[in-house]
Amino acid sequence: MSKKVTIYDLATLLKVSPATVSRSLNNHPSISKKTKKRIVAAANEHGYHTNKFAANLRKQKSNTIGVIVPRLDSYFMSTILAGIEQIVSRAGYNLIISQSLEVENKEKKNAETLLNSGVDALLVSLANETTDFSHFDKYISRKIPLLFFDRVLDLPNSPTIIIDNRDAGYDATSHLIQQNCTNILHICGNLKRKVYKKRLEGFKSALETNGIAFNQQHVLEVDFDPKKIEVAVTYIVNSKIKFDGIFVSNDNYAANLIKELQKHQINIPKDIKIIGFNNDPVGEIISPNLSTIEYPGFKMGVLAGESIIAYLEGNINFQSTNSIVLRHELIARASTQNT
Amino acid sequence: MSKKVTIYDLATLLKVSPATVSRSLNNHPSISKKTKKRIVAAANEHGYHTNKFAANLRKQKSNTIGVIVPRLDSYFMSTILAGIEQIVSRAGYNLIISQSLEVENKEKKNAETLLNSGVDALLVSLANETTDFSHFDKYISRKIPLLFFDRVLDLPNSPTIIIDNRDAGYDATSHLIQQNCTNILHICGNLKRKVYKKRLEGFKSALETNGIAFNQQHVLEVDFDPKKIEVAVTYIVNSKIKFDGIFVSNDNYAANLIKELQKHQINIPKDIKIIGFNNDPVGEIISPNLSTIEYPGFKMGVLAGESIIAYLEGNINFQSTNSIVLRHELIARASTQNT
DNA sequence: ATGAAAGCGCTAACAA
DNA sequence: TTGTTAGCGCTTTCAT
Repeated sequence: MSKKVTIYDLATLLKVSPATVSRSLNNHPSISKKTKKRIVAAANEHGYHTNKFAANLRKQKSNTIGVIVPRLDSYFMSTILAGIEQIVSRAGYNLIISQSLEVENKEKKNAETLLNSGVDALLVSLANETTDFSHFDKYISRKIPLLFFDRVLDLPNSPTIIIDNRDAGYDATSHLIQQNCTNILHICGNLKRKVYKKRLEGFKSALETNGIAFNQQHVLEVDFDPKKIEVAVTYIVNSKIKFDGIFVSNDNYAANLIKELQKHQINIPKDIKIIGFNNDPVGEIISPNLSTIEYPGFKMGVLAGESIIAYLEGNINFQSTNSIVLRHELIARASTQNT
Repeated sequence: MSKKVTIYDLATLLKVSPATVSRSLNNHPSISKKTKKRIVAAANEHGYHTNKFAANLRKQKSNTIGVIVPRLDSYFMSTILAGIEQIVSRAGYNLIISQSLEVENKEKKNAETLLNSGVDALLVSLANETTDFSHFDKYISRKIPLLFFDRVLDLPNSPTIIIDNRDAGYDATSHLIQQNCTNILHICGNLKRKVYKKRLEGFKSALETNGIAFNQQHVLEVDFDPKKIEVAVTYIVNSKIKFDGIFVSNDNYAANLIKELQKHQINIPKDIKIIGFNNDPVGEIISPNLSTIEYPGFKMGVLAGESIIAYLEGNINFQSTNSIVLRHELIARASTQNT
């Protein structure tokens, strides 16, 4: 890249020193308005662009923030990313985005690549698979700030942005119970991840509060791939328990489940009431409309962006703000309505 | 960043020259296996990481590819991005992703930022708003390859990856006509973009082929924001024409439209048949299932990634491959079924 | 308010 | 096969 025009060219041209050019371009206080104006004008005129490599090499920082997410192609994730992107780009940072595809090794490789790319900070939502976290060690030892969102890891000095998943799981389950469900199934994601584990805890706790017995048959762990919806359908249809309520930890999967159950002549919500999670737009498309827990993805992204920028600009430190918990909200729609 | 450990440290340590270290680390052929192994081992042991700024500054290339998309949070876009990311990361490139939010100025700013970041190539899907394209001039003059996908711009030496939108529009419309629709409305996106313009052409052409008169009342231009679905509903309900078929250039909008029309006691497909565009998963969630045109987003992303990598690695040149047209496909579902 | 000069860490031409 | 050396373009300390 870079078809020339350096500060030296400008310097020669205007008969000043490269230092003056550099200072002018960076709005250094100790430069006269006049020369500054002259130089900036010339820079524009000649299509000067600062060479970030040189600047970064010199300054030892990149103005770039790395992001690792499990996958790009989910509504929830892309909403978060949209939030992050909006904030950091406004602050003059670039985003390097990579996806782990839920695979631990890919996550490790991405972390390494981003480290080499000299990111100033790393934002992560963990892959389901990941059980070893040593790929973050180098970030810590080099004091590159880490921030986790949604699928988080508790690390000293690495803030997390989450919702209270236990509470949300409790709310979702309680709602089903209030709607007179007594045989409730919880379909959850990979329990290696705290999001799902916490929601399961909330699920159990709500059952307990209401004096409903729990056993392993009330939980089904899946990977939320809609293509494998049959796993859930088979489980439900063949179970000895006649489920009358299902709490699915993912709206999209829940919507697909409703579709499939309907094909099996099961009426939603009459036979089985279903509540999802995330408030994906699909919930308002499906018939019946899906009850869910609102999970503010965009806001989470904005917050993640704001936190990391604030840190990088030295406005906050991460010792104090260690965890931001966003408010969730139950949204009751037709899929859990009493008939 | 970068808590030290440079090739000089390694060089001193192993009593070789920095050049030897560099060559070893880059797998240069003219280095003995033995020293190479020694050096690589030491590098690992001491947690060496190449400083990309220095390398890039020296090599004048960044191993980074920039992407500008209208928005991150649509199923179609995130699918494309997932495809691009998969390919380029496999080839050792980073992706810098930014969104224009459909705003021309934001697109210009992004293009500039990415240029400054020294991207080796730029992949773009245009904002609806954009009418002036001068922000790409510098890329052209600096010979940084540009590639457009989906919402494309015809520029010499900048390949485009698209589907045959005219043909697809023709197919969608013909399908409605075959299903006995005669008063057909086309809801299209911003006609500044060729995607929508071509589909409209296809629409008109299909009408003409079938001897159906066309006038401006048969077209409604919207921005496909589901929150503004009322615009379309009002238009349809109040129109003097009693529409019996609608071709919507966006599945998500179509799904929302179906929902709203149903609230107005309009039966889909009995009263009005509807076909969408893109084959978004929402089409299989909505009742009735939405007929659509399959638009292979992931494949488009993969192809975009492959093309740009092939170019950067010198395996192809862009004079010859100027446009890749992907195959689209009509998917007939319940929303256009005869009753 | 401005200039001179050193050097960030790496690669590659040239030499040995 | 390995070493020497000269920058890549920028920022910044120290001088002026």
